[in-house]
Amino acid sequence: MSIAPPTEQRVLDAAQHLLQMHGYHGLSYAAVAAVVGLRKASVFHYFPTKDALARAVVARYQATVRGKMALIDGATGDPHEKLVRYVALYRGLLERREHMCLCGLLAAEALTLPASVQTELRGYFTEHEAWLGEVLAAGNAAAVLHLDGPVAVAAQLVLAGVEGALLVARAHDDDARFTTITTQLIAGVQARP
Amino acid sequence: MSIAPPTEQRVLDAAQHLLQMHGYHGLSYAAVAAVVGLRKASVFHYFPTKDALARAVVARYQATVRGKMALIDGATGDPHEKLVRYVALYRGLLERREHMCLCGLLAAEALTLPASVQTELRGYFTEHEAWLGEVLAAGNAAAVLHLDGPVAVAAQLVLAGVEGALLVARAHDDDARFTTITTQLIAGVQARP
DNA sequence: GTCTATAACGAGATAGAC
DNA sequence: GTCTATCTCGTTATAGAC
Repeated sequence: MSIAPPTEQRVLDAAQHLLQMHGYHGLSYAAVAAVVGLRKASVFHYFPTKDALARAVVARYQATVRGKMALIDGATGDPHEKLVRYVALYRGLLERREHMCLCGLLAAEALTLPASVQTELRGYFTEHEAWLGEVLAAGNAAAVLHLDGPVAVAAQLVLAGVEGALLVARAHDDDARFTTITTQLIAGVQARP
Repeated sequence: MSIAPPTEQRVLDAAQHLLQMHGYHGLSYAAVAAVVGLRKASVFHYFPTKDALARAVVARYQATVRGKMALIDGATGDPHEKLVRYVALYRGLLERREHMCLCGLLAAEALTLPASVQTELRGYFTEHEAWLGEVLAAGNAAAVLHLDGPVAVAAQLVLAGVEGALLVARAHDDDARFTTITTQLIAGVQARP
């Protein structure tokens, strides 16, 4: 089932990994070319500007994560279980040594990112807050979860907690911290007996 | 304790602001020199390498915040009030248009930062987790706050929540989001009647 | 302390051969 | 599609005059 990905996909793979390690300002055509095994000019053939390259990486990343959230929706109807699996999605990043959510890293640089990348980025956060909002609302209605305030605010807090946990885990270079923090985060919205 | 020359402080001011906007990779001697009103070579006279410049900025930032936390400790003994004032510290960043915690931004880039800057950075997070841990423990003991798990974990969650809130607020370019999220975050550790 | 000048290198981007 | 070669600019950093 696994076929060798076309060159464009390998370029995106390399660019994504470099973005997750170095950020937008640390990404370079030379580094991408070296990883893929091409010359700089060949990378320009696929993505004529750095903006376009970064935008394509973010768009593909968002689509991939969107697909995984759809899988979660299909796999379980339990809101609490959905939250657990959502967090596991990000823990997968750590296990694959990617060490950070691409969009979390780019958010830190947001103010100096090309406008097109900023827009792409904002879409990611908006979409995730919406999905989390639906999950939390369903959990609250079914009394599986317990929210202290508005659904939208709780959703924003969960997203901020997950991205913040990735951030401090990276600062300490300690993956376990992410699991510790997010476990507590989910416990905070669980229904209390 | 020595008094640093005013020019050196102005260099640090410029470098800090640029770091908070662009991150480490986006900081340049040319930009610092332009802001301070010097030539590049003069900036090198104060900080001969970029590592040293960044390290000095982080060290001064940490010392400043440490001083503000000491003021909080002196101003009130109420743990809940301390948390509110701690969050207000970061909201001050937004109000001064600095838009992000210096160390939160650098944490995103942590894996590709010079080792000396990484060490400085780790100290910041460790110190803040310790301070938050003491506040939360005191609040729990006095029944002003309510923790669901270990104090250390709760402290890590609060720090991750605050830094994450700054991150998503920056992604949306919406300062109000920070206040919304952190208000909910503090409500989560408040004692329930 | 601040300056001019410059070295040495890497960045994004382009032209055109094959 | 991939290459070599090149352009222009910005980067960190150094040497030495004033």
